[in-house]
Amino acid sequence: MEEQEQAHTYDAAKYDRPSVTIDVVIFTLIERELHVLLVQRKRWPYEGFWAIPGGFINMDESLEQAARRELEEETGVRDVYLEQLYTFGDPQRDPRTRVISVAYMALVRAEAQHLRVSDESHAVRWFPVRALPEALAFDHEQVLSYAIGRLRSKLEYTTLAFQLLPELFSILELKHTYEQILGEKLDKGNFYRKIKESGLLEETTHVREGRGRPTRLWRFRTDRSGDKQFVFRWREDRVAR
Amino acid sequence: MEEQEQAHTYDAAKYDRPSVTIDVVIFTLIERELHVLLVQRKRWPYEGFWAIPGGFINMDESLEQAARRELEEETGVRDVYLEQLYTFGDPQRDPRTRVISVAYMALVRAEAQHLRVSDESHAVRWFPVRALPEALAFDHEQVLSYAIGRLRSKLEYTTLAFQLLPELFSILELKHTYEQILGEKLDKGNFYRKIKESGLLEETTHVREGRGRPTRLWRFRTDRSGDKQFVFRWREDRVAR
DNA sequence: CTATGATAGTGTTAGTTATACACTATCTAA
DNA sequence: TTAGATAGTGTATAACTAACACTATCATAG
Repeated sequence: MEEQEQAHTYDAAKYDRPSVTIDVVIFTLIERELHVLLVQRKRWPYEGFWAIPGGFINMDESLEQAARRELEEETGVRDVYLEQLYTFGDPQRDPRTRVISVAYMALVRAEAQHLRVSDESHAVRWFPVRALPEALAFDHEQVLSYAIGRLRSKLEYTTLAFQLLPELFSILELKHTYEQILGEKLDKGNFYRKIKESGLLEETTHVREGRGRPTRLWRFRTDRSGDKQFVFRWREDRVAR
Repeated sequence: MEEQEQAHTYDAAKYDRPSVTIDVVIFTLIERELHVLLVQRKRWPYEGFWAIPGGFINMDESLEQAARRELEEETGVRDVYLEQLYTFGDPQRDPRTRVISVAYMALVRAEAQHLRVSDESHAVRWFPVRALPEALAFDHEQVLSYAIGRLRSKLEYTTLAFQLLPELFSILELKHTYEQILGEKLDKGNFYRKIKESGLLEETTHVREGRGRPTRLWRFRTDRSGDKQFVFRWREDRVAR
């Protein structure tokens, strides 16, 4: 709370203030595999290390606005799923000064990807979450594993997976996405049954041809207000947040 | 991320920095009812309004250390359950200056309560969550409802409820605690069955006499490493976080 | 000393959901 | 025409949920 101050005599300089940054863990699916966006640092500290994209917050923007700004600066995408994760504030996490970082997670569709290398970094790249760089800058390994954990746990009781898929997809593609993120195989028959019973999907007339039997394509229903919108569970296990 | 700076030429004054505070939503059970601790503000802004206890973060302490410090300053308790909730950072949330607040939730046992009125506030009081003040300071209504939502949802798949109970308790007391927080009645028989099957409780030889049949007292098992420690579910419904 | 009310605790059953796995369907390409 | 590949359906059993009836043990009133 904010009650250490005298009325009308508040002096902003009275207390030391930490720097506040926003880091955005950006996930996408590339060739059916879960990837995360990292940038390679150009300067001290952690020069040359890969890091989660982010930056300082402006004084006139909300945390979410800052996260959306960062996201757009790095990938050019807007209107994507964004969620606050956790705030990391260990006094030693940045060697320059006290930096408190509010971490966000974003899910973007594979389609819209126009990566931009900012002048603060050497490179920007998508990394498969199963093959990440050995060491990341700052405490970003911790941030990233927190994000992956959250993604997994929310996948089990929300419709988050749809945020990663294109507008039209097959049921087995959806199943594959779940398997990718959960890291385990799901039963085909049970998946079909559950997803159909959920009423979350809308059948389309489109099909996609492949090597075997062509597959029917579906769309995620965004209309339906209440029912089951966010309850689509696969397992009982759950992790603490 | 923190990469806008030149190596070794980092100038802390280069960017405006927001103030960062920690607010701690402290829950307890008093006479079997869920209560939350609020303090009454002495100064502008929101003079006279009730607020969630909190304060500015020191430059050399972690977020959690700051939360524990606040908690101890208000209630004198240590070693309690503490969890980071969410970070609130709307630019307009405090009329004095830009203030970003990291909210924590603490669960304390009814026993240890030595409230201290700090010189920043008129009063400190436990409020039943079913009878809160009409309006709270800042965006604290939002913070509080977030905390209650989190408490509810975690109750369903963790052993959080035990943090609110004394060391020895009866199974029906535990059931009552669940009912209090979830806001719904649970079936006695099913509760007995589930809680016993969970293996979370340890029977003691103690009983408590009352008006009817005396009740056996149980203890929460802290030993058991893995199994079911944090899976004790009551309902299927779940809310997004 | 017995009945009544109050609280504690157990048992049972029907309906639902999960799990595993076998089966059928429709396409391409040899 | 058949084999391989992928898509999609059906079903039996086990496990779990939800509702509720039942039994147990105390205090106290008559």
